[in-house]
Amino acid sequence: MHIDVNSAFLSWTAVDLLNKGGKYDIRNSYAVIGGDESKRHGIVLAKSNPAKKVGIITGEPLFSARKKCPSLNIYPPNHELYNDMSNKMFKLLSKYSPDIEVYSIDECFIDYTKVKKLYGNEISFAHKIKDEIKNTLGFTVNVGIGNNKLCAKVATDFSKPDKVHTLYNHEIKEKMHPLPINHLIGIGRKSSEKLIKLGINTIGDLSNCNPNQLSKYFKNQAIKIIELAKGIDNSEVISDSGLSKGISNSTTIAYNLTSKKEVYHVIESLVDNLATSLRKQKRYAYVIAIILKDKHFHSYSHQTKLINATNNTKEIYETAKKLFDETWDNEPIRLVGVRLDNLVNEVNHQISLFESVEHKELESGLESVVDELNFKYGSSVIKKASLHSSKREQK
DNA sequence: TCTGGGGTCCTAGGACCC
DNA sequence: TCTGGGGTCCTAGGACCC
Repeated sequence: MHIDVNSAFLSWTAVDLLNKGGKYDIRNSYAVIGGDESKRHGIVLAKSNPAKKVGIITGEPLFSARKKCPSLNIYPPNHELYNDMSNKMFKLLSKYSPDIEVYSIDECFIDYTKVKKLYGNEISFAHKIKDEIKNTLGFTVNVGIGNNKLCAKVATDFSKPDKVHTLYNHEIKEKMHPLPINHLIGIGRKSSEKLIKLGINTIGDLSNCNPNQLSKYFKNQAIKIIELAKGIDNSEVISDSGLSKGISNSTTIAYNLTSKKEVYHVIESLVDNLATSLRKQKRYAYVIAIILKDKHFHSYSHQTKLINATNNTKEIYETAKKLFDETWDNEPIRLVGVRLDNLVNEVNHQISLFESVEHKELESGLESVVDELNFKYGSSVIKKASLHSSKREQK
């Protein structure tokens, strides 16, 4: 069973506005959730059904969405609210099954086979939880049911909102094969274009392909995507998938950066966030990467693997700065990102000949005290002087 | 005032080892 | 009278998902 919130960010904002005494429901008007254009964050993050009907799509610039609908209402995102709504939904669902795989902020899978004895027929159960979410939390979801995760997820998208759909194995031919190729999970823009050029337009077309022929164009992926088209998927529902393999923090800056000093300031603040969250999870990173996007929208990255994993702000910052110096080609920069990868739960510190252990321990001790104070008294009682002054300069 | 941010997985090519 | 084969690890880039 796959559960997916209809237009999540927009629905959640709609509920919030109504709770605060708002008079009308933005789900029924030409509305989108969109970033701040003056900060160059101006894209559509979620759209209402009426907005969808005039051709507005997620990810497109607000500029172009407004051309399609001049009276469009744009609401800012509120990620704190979204996390809260998301948690409430997953908490509600956990009442029924501990085996929930959280797939994203607004989606999850439930292995219903494991609880079917308790709750009976899956279709009536799907209606029950769908309605319970609507009645207690105020937003609607779609529920898809299938013999595996792939089919359940494809079923969720059949028609929206507030619907339950099935895609059992015996329904694949009739319900899934006529769909255009890009409705298949795993076939994105690039692969659709390639397949359509080859005359493969529907999921059914792909399911009939000869893997040997297709491997000329898709290498090892050919077998995999033909299986998807046949509705074959053996992946398990994994509850508490828990810890991520890497974490990243990136930002598009309101204006292009042209000096090292400006970029260093951004890197410092990105690293500060990342290292704090790594320490909160008591984890350490082996790989540090810097990601840049220039004014032509060209992205590039540079990474390094450390001898010893770390969650020390200063060490990560110095490394990220060095990576930046090594890779920057002097083109004005639009986006700066830092990524920490190969995360581990503990470190076996290998002491190099030249470093002082005492100094390291002192430093990480200081950082945990700062983390604790920030946690106790609000997120930024204690900040680096450099971060503080950079904010003032901007004002 | 055109184009976000956070993830996962795969591939190609190079370095290195035996 | 020139240059194998198999394997691992690492990096950069890209496709895809939300």
